[in-house]
Formats: sequence, C-alpha cells, structure tokens
Amino acid sequence: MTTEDPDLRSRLVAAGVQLTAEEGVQALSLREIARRAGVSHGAPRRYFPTHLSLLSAIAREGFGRLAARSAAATGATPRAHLAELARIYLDFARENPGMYELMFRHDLLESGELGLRDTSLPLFGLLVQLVSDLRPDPAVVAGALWANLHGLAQLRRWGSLQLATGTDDFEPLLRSVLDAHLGPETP
Amino acid sequence: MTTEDPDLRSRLVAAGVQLTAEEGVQALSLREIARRAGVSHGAPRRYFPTHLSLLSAIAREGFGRLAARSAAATGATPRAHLAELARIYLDFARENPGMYELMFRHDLLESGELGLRDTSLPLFGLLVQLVSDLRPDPAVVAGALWANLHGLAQLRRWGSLQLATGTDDFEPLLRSVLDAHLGPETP
DNA sequence: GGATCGAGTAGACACTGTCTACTCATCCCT
DNA sequence: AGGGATGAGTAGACAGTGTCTACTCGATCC
Repeated sequence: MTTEDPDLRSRLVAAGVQLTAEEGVQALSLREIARRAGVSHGAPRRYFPTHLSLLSAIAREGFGRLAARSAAATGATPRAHLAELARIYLDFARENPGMYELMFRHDLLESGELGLRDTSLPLFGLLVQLVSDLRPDPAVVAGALWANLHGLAQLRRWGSLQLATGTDDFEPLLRSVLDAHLGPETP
Repeated sequence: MTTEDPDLRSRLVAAGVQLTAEEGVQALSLREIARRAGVSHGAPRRYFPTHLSLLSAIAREGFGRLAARSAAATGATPRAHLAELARIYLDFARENPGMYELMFRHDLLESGELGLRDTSLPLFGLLVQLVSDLRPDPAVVAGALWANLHGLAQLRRWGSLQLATGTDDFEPLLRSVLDAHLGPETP
C-alpha cells in the first residue's frame, strides 16, 4: 500500500516507474505493478485497457523526465548547448537503463491513447534549432546526430563498444561524434 | 513436423529463425518453437538449459547471416566499401526487423555457452581496417560510425526520424552520416 | 542378453494477461 | 428521503508461458 492520495492511474504509473528502476523492465508485469499500487490485478483495467498501454504510459513518463532535464540545459554557444544536451541524453540512458529500454520498445508505439512516437518531437525541434546555427540542412544533421547519440547509448549498454575499442571511456567517442556532425570545435 | 534430418538443436534454431521472420520476436515462446520443430515442450531443455539461451542461439544465427552478407561486400575504394557495408547493415535491419531486434536485446547477452557480445567483433574489425585508410584514430571513428548506423536502424524502425524530418527518404541521412564520420567524398 | 544411458514425453507448478461476474459505496432524481 | 443507476475495484476463471521432475523407450555396450 503506497500513498493513497493520488488517483489510481497516477499511482500505477509511479509504481511502474519505481519498479523499472529497481527491478528492470522484465519485472513490469501487470500484476506486480497492481500489487505495488496496493490494488487487485483487475483494477488497472479501468484506466489502461491493456498491459501494453500501461507500459506506454510509464514510458511517456520517462520521456517527460528526459524532456525536463533537457529543458534545463544551457550553453554559451549552440555548440556548447548541443554538447550539454548530448551529455544529458547519454547520462539519462546510462542512469535509467530500464526506463530507456522501455522508452524505445517498438511494440509500445501505438499503445495508449496518445502515440508515443510524437513525444520526442519537441526535443528534436530544439536539436534542429541549435544545429541550424552551425550547419545547413539542419534537419538532416540533427537527425543524424540524434541517431548517433541513440546508437551510442544502446551500444554502450550492450558493452560492444567497450569491447571493440578496448576502453570504457566514452569521452573521445562523444567528442568524435560531435565533431563529425557539427564540425570541429571553433575557438 | 518439419524436416527431421538435422539434429534437434539445429531444427530448433531454424524454427526460431523462421518464426521470428513470420510472426515477430514476441512469438518466440519456447513452447511454440518446440511445436514448430515437432517436439514436446520439454525437449529443447536437452540443448538449451533456458529459454533465453535458445533465443541467444537464434540471435547468433542472425549475426552469422549478417556477417555473411557483409563479407560479400566490395568497393573500389575504402569509402565505397564502407558505404556498401553501411547499406548492407541498414538493409538487413529493415528486412529482418524481428531478428535485428532480437540480436540487440540486452538480456540475451550473457545467455548461451558463448557470449553474444563477441559475435560482432569481426565485423567491427573490418570497419576499423577500412576506416584506417581514411582517418586517424580509426577505432574511435569506426565506433562512432557503427553507433550511428545502429541508431539509424533503430530510429528508422521506430518511425521517429520519418516524423521529425518529414520524409522517409534515408539517402540524405545516410550520406550525411558517412560524410560526417569519413569526411566529404573525394572525387 | 541384460543393464545403462541419453533423448524425448508428459504432467505439475507458479505465474502471466485478459475477460467476466460480482460487490458496494456514491450520486442523482423525482 | 428513498431507490435506482453508475462507477471503481474485487475475485475467480481461462488459456498460455517457463521451469522442473518423473517417466518411457529405444539404442548401445560389455
């Protein structure tokens, strides 16, 4: 029995977020989330018609937290701002591996009353805006950069890059990525 | 009852590969794979101690097929060779979405008698070798490039980049990625 | 020729997601 | 003020899952 104040919908999502962090994404069964929220296993059905739609709501909460962190990023120059955003993205993925995995599960895309895909659009818009000060065709470059960050986050979690490059220091890799897409750092 | 000639181990993996292509990764239950191989649900246990280790073997088969395709790639220049490899990688991910998803499931990493992580090392070695003709610090650049291709494959499947860039033409994106990491194409 | 052993079978167990029938308190309406 | 309707949450059934254990049964070996 967690706090009983908020409505069950919020409590279920909160329990799911906590469970993701504590036990990982494979522990997110409908019944365990309901247990943690202190209700029977049939109760979530009032708010989430299916298991996937509940997972989708939890993932949406994750996107919200990432967006909040990203909105707090600043930078003296667009380049510095982008570097800060990249760091925030990669840190989020490393510190919240279960949530990050959940956020990009493709079978969650269509579940829930709102599409999950659109949730990342505002963040991408900021990326495009910052890139437009540095590069022509900013939408393409921003897309390529986002893909690169996403791939870095995934492969870092996989451990492949550490094995392949022989080190787990990601600084040179991140610098190489930023230089590649944005051009070498200007003095 | 599929063909009974090869040993059950191979038949199970083959049934899993087929099932992945036909029904997707969520259909890969132990019992359904056993059913397709024409044996009882307890039989796989002789060869794969756990469900995950069977999935891991199926993913390994996927890496083998990708490696075979990659080995057939050629190019007049390292740059052309790399471009061909990139295209093969992205095509494989698009044409075998279920298998690609399975290959990079992080909970499969440690299952099976051989680590799955090492399976991608030879391919990465080829990448490093080709990049070394074009760039200093080829391990870092190859790592960044691989991460970028992986991110492209994932986000293309997710549909986010199509939504964000307003087009589903990946040619400019791929060209931007190759130019970014390898330098602009030389005449 | 009889014991041994390995491959595969069959069933139990706990757990899952979904569905349906049910309680029961709250609210609305005349 | 009283009674029906509504809505949230409960409880149980059902099929399906992964794992484990007991068992068959044919081949192999001494």
